[in-house]
Amino acid sequence: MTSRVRQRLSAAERRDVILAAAVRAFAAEGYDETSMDRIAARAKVSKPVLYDHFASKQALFLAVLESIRDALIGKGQAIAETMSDPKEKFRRSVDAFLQFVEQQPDAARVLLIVPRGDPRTAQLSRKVQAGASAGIARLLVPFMPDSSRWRLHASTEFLKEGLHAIAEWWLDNPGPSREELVDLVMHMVWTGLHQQR
Amino acid sequence: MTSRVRQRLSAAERRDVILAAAVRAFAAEGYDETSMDRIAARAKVSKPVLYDHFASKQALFLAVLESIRDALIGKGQAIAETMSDPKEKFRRSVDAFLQFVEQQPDAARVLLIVPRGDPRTAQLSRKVQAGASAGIARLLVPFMPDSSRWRLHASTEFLKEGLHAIAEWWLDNPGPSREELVDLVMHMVWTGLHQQR
DNA sequence: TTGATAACCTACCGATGAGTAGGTAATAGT
DNA sequence: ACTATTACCTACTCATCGGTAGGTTATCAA
Repeated sequence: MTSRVRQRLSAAERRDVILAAAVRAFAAEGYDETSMDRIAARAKVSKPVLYDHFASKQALFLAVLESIRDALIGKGQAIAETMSDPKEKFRRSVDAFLQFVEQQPDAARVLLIVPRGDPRTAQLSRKVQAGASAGIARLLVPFMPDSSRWRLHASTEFLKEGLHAIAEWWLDNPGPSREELVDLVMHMVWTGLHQQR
Repeated sequence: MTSRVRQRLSAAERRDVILAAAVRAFAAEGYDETSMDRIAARAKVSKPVLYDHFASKQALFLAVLESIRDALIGKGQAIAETMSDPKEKFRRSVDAFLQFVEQQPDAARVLLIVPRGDPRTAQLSRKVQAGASAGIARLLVPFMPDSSRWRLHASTEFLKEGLHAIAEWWLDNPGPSREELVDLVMHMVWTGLHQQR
C-alpha cells in the first residue's frame, strides 16, 4: 500500500517533471548555457536522477525537441488538409504558428534556439528547422511557380527567419494581439512595401 | 638596428595578426565555442600573448566587433547622404550589405553571430544589432508613415532577420550573383507575393 | 514481515577553458 | 657593449560541466 504522503514519484511522473523543467531551462538559457545541474535544480532532484531517465544531455534535448515538433506538425497538417486557397492557407499557417507561440511560449523559445556547441545537437536542431523550411517552401510554391530552385530556397529562409524574429519580438513585447500580428505579416509578405500605408 | 631576419613582430603588427586570427576563428566557430587557445594557435602565438594585447576574451571580441561595425556604418552613411528616393535608398542599402558579405565573409559571419553564453558579450552584440535595427527602421519609415510604433519595430525585426538569413544562406550557397539576390529581396519586400511570378 | 526493485542521494572523475605567475631572450636606446 | 624594455614562452590555477560510482531508503509484491 501507499503510505499517507507520497514521497517518491513513479518513473513516468518524474520523467514528465524533468521534461517540463528542461523545457523551461532550455527556453530561458539556451542549449549550451543550460547545465544539467540547473535542470536538476529546477526539477528538484539531483543530477543522477536525470541520467536514470535520459542517457545524456543530448538525449534529453532530443526528447524535448521531439515533443515540441510533434505538437507543431499536427497543427500544420490539419491546415494543409483543410484549406485549398493558397493565400488563405498561408495566412492560417502564420496564425497557427503564432498561436503556438502564444500558448506555449517556452516550447516556442526552445524551437527557435540554435545550439552551436555540441555538433550532434546542432545537427538535430537543423533537422527540425529543415522540416519547418520544407513546410514553408510548400506554402510558397504556388506564388513562385516557375522561379528557379535557389530563389525558392532563399525566399524560404528569408520568410522563416523573418517569422522567427517576429515570434521572438512578440515574446519580448507582448503588446499586440495575435490577429494584429498576422495582419502585419500578411501585409508585409503579401502586399509588400510598394503600397503606401 | 634590426637583425637580418626579424624574429619578433612589433606590438601593433602582432595585434593585427591576432585580430585577423580572431575574426577567422569567431566566424568559423562562434563566440562561446571559440577558445582563446584556438585563437592563439591560429595566430601562431601562445595564449599569454593574447592577454598582452587584449585584457580578456570579451575585450578581444569587442575589438573585432567594433572594427566590423565601423566598416559597415561608413558604407551606410555614404548611402544615406547620397540617395534621396526612399525605394532606391532601400535597394542600395540591401546591395551594400550584400557587398559587405561578399567582400568580407568572415566579418559578416561574426556580425551575424549571437553570443549567448557570456551576458556582457551578448549585451554588446545586441547593441550592435540595435544599431542595425535603427538603420533599417529609418529606411522603413517612409513606407509606413502613420503606422503605430510596434508595427515599425516588428517589421524592422522581420526584415533584419530575413536579410540575415539571406546572407547566411548565400555564404553557404554562393551560386547566385549579388545582383540576382538584390532583385529577389526587392521583389519579395517591395512587390510581395500577391503578384504571381 | 521480508525481500526485491528502483527512485534517489552525496561525492566524486576527467576534460575543457579563461586567465595568470614567473620566467627567457630578442630588440632598441645609450 | 650594456641596460631597459618588452615580445614571447611553459606551466600552472581555478571554476565549470557532463557524466558516474556506489550507497541509502521508500515502495510494492509475496
